[in-house]
Order: sequence, then C-alpha cells, then structure tokens
Amino acid sequence: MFELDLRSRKPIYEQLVDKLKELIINEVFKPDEQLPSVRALAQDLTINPNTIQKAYRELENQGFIYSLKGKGNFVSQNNGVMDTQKIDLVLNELEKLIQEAFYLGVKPSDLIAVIEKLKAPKGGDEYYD
Amino acid sequence: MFELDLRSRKPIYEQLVDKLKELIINEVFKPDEQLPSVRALAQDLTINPNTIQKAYRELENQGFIYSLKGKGNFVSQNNGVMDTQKIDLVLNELEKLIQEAFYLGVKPSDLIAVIEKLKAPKGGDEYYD
Amino acid sequence: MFELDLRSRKPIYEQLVDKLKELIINEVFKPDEQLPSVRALAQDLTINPNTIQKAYRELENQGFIYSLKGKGNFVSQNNGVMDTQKIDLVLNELEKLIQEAFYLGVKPSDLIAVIEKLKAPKGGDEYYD
Amino acid sequence: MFELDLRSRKPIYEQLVDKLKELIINEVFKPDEQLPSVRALAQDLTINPNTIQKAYRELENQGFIYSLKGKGNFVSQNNGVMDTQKIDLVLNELEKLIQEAFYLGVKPSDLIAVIEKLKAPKGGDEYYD
DNA sequence: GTGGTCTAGACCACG
DNA sequence: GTGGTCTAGACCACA
Repeated sequence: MFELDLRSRKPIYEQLVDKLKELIINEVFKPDEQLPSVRALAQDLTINPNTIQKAYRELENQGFIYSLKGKGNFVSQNNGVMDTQKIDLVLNELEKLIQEAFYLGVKPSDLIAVIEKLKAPKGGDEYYD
Repeated sequence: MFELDLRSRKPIYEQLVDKLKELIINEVFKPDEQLPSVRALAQDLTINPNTIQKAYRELENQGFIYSLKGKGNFVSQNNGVMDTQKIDLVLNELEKLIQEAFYLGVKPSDLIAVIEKLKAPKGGDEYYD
Repeated sequence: MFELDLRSRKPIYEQLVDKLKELIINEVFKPDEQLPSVRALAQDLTINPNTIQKAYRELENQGFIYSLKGKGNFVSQNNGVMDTQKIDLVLNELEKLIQEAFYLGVKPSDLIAVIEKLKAPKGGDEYYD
Repeated sequence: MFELDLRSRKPIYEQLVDKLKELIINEVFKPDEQLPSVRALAQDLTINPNTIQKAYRELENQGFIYSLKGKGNFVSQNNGVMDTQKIDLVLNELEKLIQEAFYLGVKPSDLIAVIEKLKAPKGGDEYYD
C-alpha cells in the first residue's frame, strides 16, 4: 500500500507524511476516518514506531489529521475555510518550481496540461467542498 | 539581498543554493557573470566560508555555475539541451504541490494565472516591486 | 587496507573515492553492503571525519553508494542502465592513456592481454596475490 | 590550434601539458623541433606566461621536452629505452579505467576496437622507433 | 549509534 | 586575489 523508498535521501517520516497527505487529499482516507494505528502501521511497514509517530505528529501540526488520546488518529475535516497563510506558502513554492521548469525548457502549455490532468482528483469537481 | 533564516530547519547552504538558483534563473546573475567570491559573500552574510563553498559546489554539480580555481565562480550558459531527468523531478514535485494547492481551495484558473504571469522571465519580471 | 599518500598532490578525499570505487567495482564491497562508518574509517585512517564525509558524498553523487541518515552508507546496485555520458568520459581518458602507453613502447598485444586479464571481474580476480 | 577549455575544472597548465604531450606523441612536434616560445604562446592563447612556463616545466619533468637556456624548449628524442617505471604507472592507471569501463557496461571487444583504432598513430607502425 | 551541518582557522594551488 | 582542501571540535537530526 505504501511504497517507501528506504534508500532515498528523504527521511522516512517525511515520505510517510507525503504519502499520507496524498491519500487524504485524494480521499482514500476520508474525513473523520481513523488512520491505521501507529503500532499496526509500524509492523506493516517494518519500520520503527517512533518514525510513524513522528509522521503523525507532523500531519497533526499541518492540520491534516487530529489525534484523540487513547483512540487513535483521524482525518481532519477539510472545512471550506481558506488557510491563506498555507496557501501563500504553497503558491510561493509553486512559483519557484514553475520558474525552474521554464528554465529547464518546459513550455507553459505543458504545465497547464498538468493542471488540467489533476483538476478532478477523484472523479468529481470537488476542490473544496 | 539574501535573506537567510539561520533558525530554519533547512540547512543554510541549501537556502543559499535555492536563492542563487532563483537569481540565476531570473537572470539577475547573467551567464558568464562572476558570482560574489566565497570570502566576500561569507563576510557579507556573516557565515563561514566553508558553507558558501558547499553551496557553490552544489550549484556546480547541478550545472548552474562553473568554478575556475584562481578566478572565481561564474554563471553557466543555459544550453538548450533538455535534461529530461531533472525535468521529471521538477514536474513530480510540481504535481504534489498542485494537488495540495487544490486541496487548500486554490482554483485551477488561479494556477494558470500564475503560469501566465511567470511565462516570460526575460521581459516583464519584477523581483522587487 | 587503504594506502593513502598524505603527501600526494591528489587530495585525500579523491584518493579515498578512487580506492572505494575500485573496491566496489571489484565487489569487495557488495551491493547493499554497509561501508565503514564515517567515524570508524576516520579513526582507522587517522583522518578527519569531514574528509571521509566528503569522499562518501562524492561517491553518492557518482551513484556508487547511497546514504541513510541514521543508518550508514551502502553500496548501490549496479543497475544495467548504461550511463553513456560517463562512458564517454572514461573512454576519452582511456584513449589518452593508451596513446601514451604506445609512445612509451607498450605493444597493442600487451594492452589486449590486460583487457583479457580483467575481463571477468567476478570469477578470477586476485587483489592481493 | 590549441583548444583550451578555460571553464574546465582542470587547470589550464594541465590542459596545456596534455595537449602538448598529444602533439608530441603524434609527432606533430617532431624530436628536436623547437616549441613555440613561452611569450609567443602566451600571446597566442591570451594566457598568463607563467601558466605556459609551468606547463613546459612539467613536460620537462616528465621527459617529453628539454630546455636550453636562452634558446628555447625542444622535443626530446623518444629513445628506444623503455622507462619501465613510467610504463607501470600508465598501465596501473589503465587497469583502473578499464575496470571502471567494464563496470559501466563497456564490452571487452569495444576496448579492443579502441586499441586497434589507435594502433598506428601516424600511418606507419612505429610505436617505438 | 548513524550521517549531516556548521564554525574557526590554517595551508595549498592557480593565475 | 581567487577557489580548494583539511583539521578540530561542536551540535543537530534520524532511526
């Protein structure tokens, strides 16, 4: 289910954060759904539970999940409220990457194609819901 | 000129790499132009020269600058050759960020606007405005 | 095990890179095997850990090893993909050396003998004999 | 006549040494022929005379040229005597490169082809004369 | 424990 | 003057 690259330079816990974020964004994990327990996931991936914990804590900090003591970790509601601060961060990152892509010779139309491709994450049109 | 965040989790030399890359891409530093000397920049930023060295060396590895022993560091020509491997990396990163942007409520048209804005790095670019 | 010439014009870290590359190519260090830790090797060779680091990082850039933060440095798999760019560099170097060998009086048959001797790096290799 | 890459990592004087060595080996400069004067060559290549000097001194050390005070620099006779020490050095270097070539996927037959190609440097068969 | 970053300061090589 | 290498020693991040 998770394809972690144990050989990547990127820390395992960061890879986990990215994967989980992706699954949440694509609603594979739906709002208020419970995530796998730390221990279960650790055993599953044969990874140190501390590493899983760290990933979950990071996701909590970023607002993607919430944790209930003694119950587990759950997917946050993606409330319609726009977190402008986070949006600015993401857009800033995006600008840098877009410029780099241009520098490397990518054409604007290619990028627009990427956007079109990703427009409908699950089949509908629910970017915000 | 450079705003480094010494407290950031991101290593100083990486921040430097990013900043310099950006300046090169935006042609603030033009091809074959000499970059600030290691020592000069180190003194400027009150940072250890070794750290600057590391950043410059990384930029050299990435093909953005070249280094001449007794002379200095210089901006590489952006040869038209498409480095497909690097392009793939960048596009991959872009996809993740775009999805995250959608999740945060950004609309596709907003992203396309960003692309349009950045389309012509030569002509209408305002870094400080 | 490693014979470094601290007086050589060639930097220590480059000598290290060459030695380690050789050991990897000859499968003295096998794929996915862990290399000596930075500190251990540094103590062994009575050399500064930073210098070892530099060598390991260079080997990583060249694709011979990969590095895991809390774990160590490991030998990369030699994927069958032909890196034509690197091959060209090596062949170019080889041509120069072959010409020089001819100039010094070495006969073509001698060189072919060398090639035959090295043909099978797995089977009949004696590093110390 | 000389194509120096002023942007290469390799020091200019080393490039000069290589080029001149090549020209001598290929008998473009014949035994006892006078080489261009330091000043002339420096002007020609718009390079610091010190750099030329350094290259000539290096070639002298390696036995490729000899210098007559007040007269100039001249190509050495390639006497039939085999400099076994130098040959060993070169063969050693060659072995390492050949192994690396194998590791990169080059086939023995390819290397033999290179040798065949270089066998006759100027049209005859005079490897040693 | 591992690798990674950073500093302070010395010395060498190049042009 | 420039970049490049190396050391000694400190501190952080990861698993």
